[in-house]
Amino acid sequence: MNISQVSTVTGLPAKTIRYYEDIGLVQPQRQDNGYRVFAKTDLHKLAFLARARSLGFPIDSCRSLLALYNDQDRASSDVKVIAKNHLAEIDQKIGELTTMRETLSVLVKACAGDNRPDCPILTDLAKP
Amino acid sequence: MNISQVSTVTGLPAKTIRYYEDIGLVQPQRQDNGYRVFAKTDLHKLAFLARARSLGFPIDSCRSLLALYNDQDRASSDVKVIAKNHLAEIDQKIGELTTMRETLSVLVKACAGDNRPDCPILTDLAKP
DNA sequence: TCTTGACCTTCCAGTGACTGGAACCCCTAT
DNA sequence: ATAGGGGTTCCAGTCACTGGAAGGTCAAGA
Repeated sequence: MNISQVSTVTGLPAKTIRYYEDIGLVQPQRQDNGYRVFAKTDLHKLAFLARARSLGFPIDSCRSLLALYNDQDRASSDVKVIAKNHLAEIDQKIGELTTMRETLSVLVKACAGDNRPDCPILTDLAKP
Repeated sequence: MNISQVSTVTGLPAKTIRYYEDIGLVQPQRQDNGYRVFAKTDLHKLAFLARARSLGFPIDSCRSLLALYNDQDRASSDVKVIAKNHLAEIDQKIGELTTMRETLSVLVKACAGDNRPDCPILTDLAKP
């Protein structure tokens, strides 16, 4: 399978697939003309990566997860640790964003949004 | 005031302050020896930037907000537009993260986390 | 006077995960 | 022969810093 077909199947842009090869996540074979050929295992890996990335796992965690997936002797605890850490980071980010959101929505509500210069948003940002 | 003092006062790392000068957000004077000297207005700007950044505004928005702050003839609607757009992006991010969080927490709960290889997290990631 | 150490300066490279673009090769159909 | 739609590599840019190297400046102490 050529890269554009793989792109269609996995939903990953061709550029991203090449990048994943660059950083060693997949190792597709090559035809005589230099074109990449993707086997079923490559497709599986890429689909796995696409799903893991869509859950927000950083590339390095994806790499570890892929290794664990391919390791029949893995312990599920190793997987769980990675997922729990990621979950904690997501929670942290949600927390930060929620705090921002609260402050910001108060300010936006308080702002008249007309053509006068008075603005509680700016007042807040400039407050000492 | 020297950069390290400004850093202490504003909470911004000296590196960041230099970077802000680089990209034209502040223009501190220089002493004969080349050291930066920060006036009160610079301090205000930096404090403003620190606050705006802590609310997650991207640098470009901070630049616009700063310009509006210094413009006596501004319309508060211009400020509000920026803030509303940013709020929308925050909401979007929170939404994405919340979706991830839900999926992930279900998977984490379902994983035994022992030394057996069976793992619903991997099963999910690998599902076709 | 010399040295030490804490400042300050600039400049370059790296971060994460791609993305855009240029320049060029390959294959098929007209 | 050529046009188009694939493919390839490589370089640069994104965002907002951050780390580190190499070197200048200044005040205090021996």
